[in-house]
Amino acid sequence: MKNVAALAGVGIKTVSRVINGEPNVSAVTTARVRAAADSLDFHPDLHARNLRRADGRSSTLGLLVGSVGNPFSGAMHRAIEDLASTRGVAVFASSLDDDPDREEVAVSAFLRRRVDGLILTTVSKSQGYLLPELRRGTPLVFVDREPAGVEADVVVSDNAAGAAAATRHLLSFGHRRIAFLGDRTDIQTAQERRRGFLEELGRAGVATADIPVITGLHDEDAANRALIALLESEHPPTAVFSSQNLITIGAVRGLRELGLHRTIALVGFDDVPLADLLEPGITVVAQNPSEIGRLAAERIFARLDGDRSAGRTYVVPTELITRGSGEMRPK
Amino acid sequence: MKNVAALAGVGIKTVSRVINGEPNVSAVTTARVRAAADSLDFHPDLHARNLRRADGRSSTLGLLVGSVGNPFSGAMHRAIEDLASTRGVAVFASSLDDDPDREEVAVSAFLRRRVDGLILTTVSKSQGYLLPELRRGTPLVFVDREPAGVEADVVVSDNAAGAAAATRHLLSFGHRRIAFLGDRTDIQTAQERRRGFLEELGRAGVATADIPVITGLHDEDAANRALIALLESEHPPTAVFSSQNLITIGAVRGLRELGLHRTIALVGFDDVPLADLLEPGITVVAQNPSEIGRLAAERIFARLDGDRSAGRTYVVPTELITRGSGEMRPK
DNA sequence: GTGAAAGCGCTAACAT
DNA sequence: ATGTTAGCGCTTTCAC
Repeated sequence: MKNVAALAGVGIKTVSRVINGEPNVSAVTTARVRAAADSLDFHPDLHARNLRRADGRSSTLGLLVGSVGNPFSGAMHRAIEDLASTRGVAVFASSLDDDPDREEVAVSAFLRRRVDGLILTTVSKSQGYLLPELRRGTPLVFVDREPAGVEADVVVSDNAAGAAAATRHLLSFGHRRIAFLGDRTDIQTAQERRRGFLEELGRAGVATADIPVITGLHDEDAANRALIALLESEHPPTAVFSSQNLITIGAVRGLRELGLHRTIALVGFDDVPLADLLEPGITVVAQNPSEIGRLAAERIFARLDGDRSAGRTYVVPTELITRGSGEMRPK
Repeated sequence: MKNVAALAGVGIKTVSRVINGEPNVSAVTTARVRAAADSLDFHPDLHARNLRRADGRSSTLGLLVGSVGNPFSGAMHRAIEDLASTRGVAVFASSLDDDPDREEVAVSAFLRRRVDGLILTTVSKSQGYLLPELRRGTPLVFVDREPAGVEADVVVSDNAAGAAAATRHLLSFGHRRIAFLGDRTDIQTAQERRRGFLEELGRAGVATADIPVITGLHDEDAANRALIALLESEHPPTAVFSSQNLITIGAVRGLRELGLHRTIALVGFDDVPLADLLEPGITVVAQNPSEIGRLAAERIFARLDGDRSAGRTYVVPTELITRGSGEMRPK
């Protein structure tokens, strides 16, 4: 900027005014400064600006997700970026792989970069470590998983209700022995889905005592093996509710391997790519990651714009999409 | 930092030393400073540090992709993050949607934030606008698409060779009338794939004059309609090479709609999720987005570490994965 | 309409 | 082993 000022033959403050579109600069000076800036290929340093500025905003957001490589995170990320970019805000993203240590490291990395807000899929047991930052006024939105011990905005899918809807769907086709394939129980959304499943069975008057509820499945392979073991057991289920993406895919593979994909009903939680092209198509309770991302970003910006209301939980509805696998009656 | 110094009863430089792990601070002082920093929940400001530091590194990378929501970009992004995080470097990502205007805006946004390097899937006609920045020493790596008019590192898939392999595969099953379904011809990778396809036909002595080569398809729907029109024409092809992800999916839908998915052979470029669970499974030439991302990040860091060698093009091999759809003979 | 000086949070270079 | 001063690139404040 000093160089631009020198080249244009004006004071440094005048360059600042032109770059920031402030008033009180004559048209000729503006043109001279513009020309000088262009010829030097000048890009103003946003960090230096941020250092001195009254509001201290870095025009930067931090996003913490399971993995930037997974489609759910990607869709959320995209929705956040779309809103952020209209405000000239850039988005940092970091993958946690369900590792609480990585969460703390990543949060700290973002705070050192003075992000204006943080959107996170938390994986820690407790989020108390974020309290000082919250008090400092950094907007914080939890997505996909609810925090413990922190009052903040939260955006989640309707996990229990979605799971209940899936269960009701299977019940309506006459199934009574429905297996539940679940993720690790320390994951909060996994608990909610299990709760929704069991409560719906309760409402329907199905004794849950001999219902196979398997948890702790965290990848395709584990789900695949668990389902196969179940189907080869004494009392195999007539239907399966797979409560997560990868579990659903593992379950589909399991059913294929045993040639039971047209016999055993399956409903999954969370949509799966190309699910409609399989035979049968996979019936799922779809989440809406774009809407979750959009809402989260909206909350961040509302807070930055001065909203001081108490933290709220926003529940994004899920949608049952029937494609065939969930509409088979018990043999 | 001033506050920490005051609380610990030491000079500000001593705090700086402790925070940065510099030597020549006594154990007791270190402990006092640490305690003060913790109690104030102090996070050093990386931007302020960057402003003064000799190397002027922001520990930040900019990534420009088609969309952070698509799986190819996601996998690349993840690989880049994995390497970057080992160096404490955070990654900004931005989606371009094949819009050159967005490219310039996004690049400028990242330069203003003084990223240490830029990894980009360029969509502009010419990348000359990046020359000043290159000369300034900012490492630049082009991924997935080769630039024009800029000498820099480039990491791409083996587009022509992959397309040739797919074509050879179909030829080996006796197909002679193979349709080509291609993306917009202004996209460089699309051109390469078409070239590989046609050259392989040439090598096999197949007259390309009456081979249906359709380009300008950019989404599922367009591909779907184009293929259906082709199959209902006078001389339908016996096999199809779909040269991109979405085109492949559109083509599969088209074949299904006409009930020809077990009759017309299909090989796609770029892998498709769950392709192995379809019936028949979709044979593809798979790219390796993780490896592309890893290599790109590696090049950036090599440059930052002082590598001054001339820009090179790195070609990441593709892999033919046979799953059924490509192994059908002509009726 | 314009510019000079001070200061944002930190580190480099030099004291002590 | 520790502290002081200047200055990174910008904005704020205030003077012209």
